[in-house]
Amino acid sequence: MSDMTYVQSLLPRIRHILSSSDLSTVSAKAVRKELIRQGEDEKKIKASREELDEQIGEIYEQLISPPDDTSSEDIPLNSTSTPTIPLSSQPEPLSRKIKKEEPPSPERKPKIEREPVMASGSRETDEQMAIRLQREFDMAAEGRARPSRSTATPARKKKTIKRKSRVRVGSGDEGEERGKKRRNKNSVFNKEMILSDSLAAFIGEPSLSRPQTVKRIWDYVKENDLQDQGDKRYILCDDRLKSVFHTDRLHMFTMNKLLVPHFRDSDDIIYKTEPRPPSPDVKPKVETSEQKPKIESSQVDESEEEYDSEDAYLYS
DNA sequence: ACCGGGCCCCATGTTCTACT
DNA sequence: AGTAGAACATGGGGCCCGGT
Repeated sequence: MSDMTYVQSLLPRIRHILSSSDLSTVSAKAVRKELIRQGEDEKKIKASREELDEQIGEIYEQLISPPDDTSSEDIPLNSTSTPTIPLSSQPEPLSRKIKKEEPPSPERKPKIEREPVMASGSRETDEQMAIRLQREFDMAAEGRARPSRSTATPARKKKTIKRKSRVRVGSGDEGEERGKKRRNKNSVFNKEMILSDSLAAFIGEPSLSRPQTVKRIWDYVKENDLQDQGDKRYILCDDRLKSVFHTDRLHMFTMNKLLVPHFRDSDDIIYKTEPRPPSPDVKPKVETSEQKPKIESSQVDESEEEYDSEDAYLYS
């Protein structure tokens, strides 16, 4: 009982911590740590961990699920001072950690990049913060009508699901919501990389993000009609492309691979090339699953040949 | 009981093909 | 007709399991 009292006394601070944290990434553990950091007795915290986690979870859920869902209408992203968070939503991690039995949502939630937990910089009042966050959570919750997080399988996603990244599934708020958050996703993928001389010359810019580079290349391919008519997944390299890829023909899947040596992290001094050795561990799943099976019997020989030479280049 | 390590998944961007 | 999955890069976060 005394624990209850102790935990209860921490509720305001827990709420405050959660409010000032990124709910998409915060965890019960993080909250506990923060409490300790703020001077709470570590032993007491640990002693009442279970209760504490439970309370954290409750507050957390309160924050992410606004009382009235009538506002699920549609909040114009560009209106008001809506935060830059993607509607990602499903601030799930916390609840997961807190209640192990309670399975995660069927989908893994994207990580949202926001200000770091415990941003001690500009301080809003609790109230302001609560309002602001409430708005965010509102939006976040909007797209995810998750029935119940208490059902479902605790098991993490199976491998078989593989990547479901793009999922356009335009049918349903989920798909839409996903699309939005995807766009907002600003991860290392969009990080601008310094291009090698040859690639920079080809693109016309010294640095570009990986996806953008690929896009530019495809633009060029289309403009110049460089796709193999027999199999449009292949790109026929003209002189300019050859100067970059050093091959006459390449599969679109391998384009990224071939681009790797051309990308350099701004922090790095050396190109990240390191042509990867044909590691024996590497499972040939790619080749078997994708390239070969779908090839028409009449093309088999030729295609295999092409791929062979391609791989030869890759691993040379 | 708690902590830490390791594994797995997902994010973007592209196009095409196979399947439903 | 529409959708999912195929490769590929990197980094971070979540979860599970084992060790202390």
